[in-house]
Amino acid sequence: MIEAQLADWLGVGLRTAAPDLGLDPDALPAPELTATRQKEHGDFATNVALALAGRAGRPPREVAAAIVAALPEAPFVDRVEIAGPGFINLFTTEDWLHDVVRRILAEGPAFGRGASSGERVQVEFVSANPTGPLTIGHARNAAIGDTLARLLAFAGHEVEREYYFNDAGEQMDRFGASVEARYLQALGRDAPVPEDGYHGDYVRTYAEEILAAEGPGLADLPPEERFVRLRSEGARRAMDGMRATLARFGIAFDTYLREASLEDEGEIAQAIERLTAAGATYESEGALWFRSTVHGDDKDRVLVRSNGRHTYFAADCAYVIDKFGRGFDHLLYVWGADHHGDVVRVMGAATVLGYDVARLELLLYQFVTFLRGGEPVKMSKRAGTFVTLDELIDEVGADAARFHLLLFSNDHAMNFDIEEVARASMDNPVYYVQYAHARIASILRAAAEAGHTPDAGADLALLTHEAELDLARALAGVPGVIAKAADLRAPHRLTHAAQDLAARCHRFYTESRVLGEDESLSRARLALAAAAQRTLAILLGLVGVTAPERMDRDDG
RNA sequence: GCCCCCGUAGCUCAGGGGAUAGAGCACCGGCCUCCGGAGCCGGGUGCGCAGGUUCGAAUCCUGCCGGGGGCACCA
Repeated sequence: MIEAQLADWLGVGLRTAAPDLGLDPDALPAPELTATRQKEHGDFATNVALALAGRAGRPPREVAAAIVAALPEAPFVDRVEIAGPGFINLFTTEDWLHDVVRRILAEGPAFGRGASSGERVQVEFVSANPTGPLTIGHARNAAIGDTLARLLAFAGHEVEREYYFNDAGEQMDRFGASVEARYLQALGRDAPVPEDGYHGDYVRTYAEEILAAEGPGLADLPPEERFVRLRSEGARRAMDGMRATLARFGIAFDTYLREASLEDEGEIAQAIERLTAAGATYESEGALWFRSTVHGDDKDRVLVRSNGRHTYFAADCAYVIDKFGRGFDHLLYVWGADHHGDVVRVMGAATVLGYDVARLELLLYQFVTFLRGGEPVKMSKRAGTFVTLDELIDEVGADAARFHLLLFSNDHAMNFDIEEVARASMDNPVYYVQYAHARIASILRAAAEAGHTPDAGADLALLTHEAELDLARALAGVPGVIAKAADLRAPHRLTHAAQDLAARCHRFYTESRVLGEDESLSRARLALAAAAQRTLAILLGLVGVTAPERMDRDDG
């Protein structure tokens, strides 16, 4: 990228000037380059002189002057100015923008993609228990997790998406008992759903499906066997349903890990042993505790309850071992803010277990309040009053839902008004972005009919209109934006960048007619238009939103 | 009480140490002989308060105020 080239170039000047400035040439920072906000400040600026003035014991502008005087000739740089308190401003020629357009046409979907890092990264997300359909309560997790996975893969990592589900705890028992009751009811027997069970209609549906598939025979199994069997048949159906919903949401997991398998493999017992061997546990009140207070927790946490069952936390510990045991270099968990209290103890356990906690990343996001016409949507999964993710997709569409969910920083609690997002109108940013893509697609179709295809050999120097240069500059900035979004785990930067780019596309469309009488100019603009369209498609792809060739136009 | 997140324009939010803090919505006014008007252009005295660090703070630190969430031998 141009910034890196210019930074290297400035580095040369800096090293050359260093001795005169009394600076050690081997202990210099790499100059940081930023795109400027104001035109008078050139295209890029660096603050190295300001940063080094203190060390050099000279006024920043003097330091800047020394660096500038030592700069070699450079391509792309038209003029260098020292400005303000000591910024070095670079005015570039447009050749590099032409290079960017050509590169996009050549690289297509790979534009901005990072070189392979060889790092194996696991992103674990959603991980809802299989006690029923996914609800809108899982939507933000799904959108963030999947887009982070896409971002990390784009950045060059080898990414695996994992879904962890707890199929062994007490919630599952309540669910199992509910399925069992509904199954027996379907056979005409009197079997009430437990008070603390799951009362949603979907449990009845699972029971009916089980009855249809397995027949009535399960009812007469020994009680314990019957319960276990119906619990697992129910869980399987819930899991299948979740998988189908996730597919509609554009998400496919590579692996599904059952908590029960950790237990079966003895990994939970092993984890407890390892923690105990490290002296990090003790017994009290009939339970086994982990000394999480050592790691900053406000109290110690139970691993094995006095009834002999392990806690979810114990399974978490085993899960950490399991994940690292599979050779991942980096583990990313996507957790709702309600889990923030768990972070300290899981990190603490990982430390005790001897893992590098820098490779263990527990990413939190704040909650979503779902509204309908301004009124909060109240939900209870156990009572069966909730909005499923499927219903959300039916009502607003997967594209609008994902885009909206990724509009805000992870750290920001957000609202999601279902009615508002469902409106396919001008105040819905996802359509604004998709429309920009479709509009360019329309130009490309018209051009193709006339026998023209986007061509990197066009004379791009003919792109002189401000709307064209502005668009090209935005395209050039996209790889940096994507890299930053990946680094900061900030998927919302993608939706913002997409909106920004779309705005420039629309302006370009309005102010700079692509198909015209001047053939050379048309070719140049067509190349730019195609480059913009492909870049938009990359951003939309990372967000998991489709990039349409056309849009229905009757409901705006 | 302890922990986490947030407080920026009328509203919803960007902005991860730099120069004159941005976008969408809403509101007002303009733009269609032409590639899709779900569009474009113009209209803006806002960083909760108080200290601190820094050449420079919306950004980092401390305290306070206000809002949201979490503090199980549930998951």
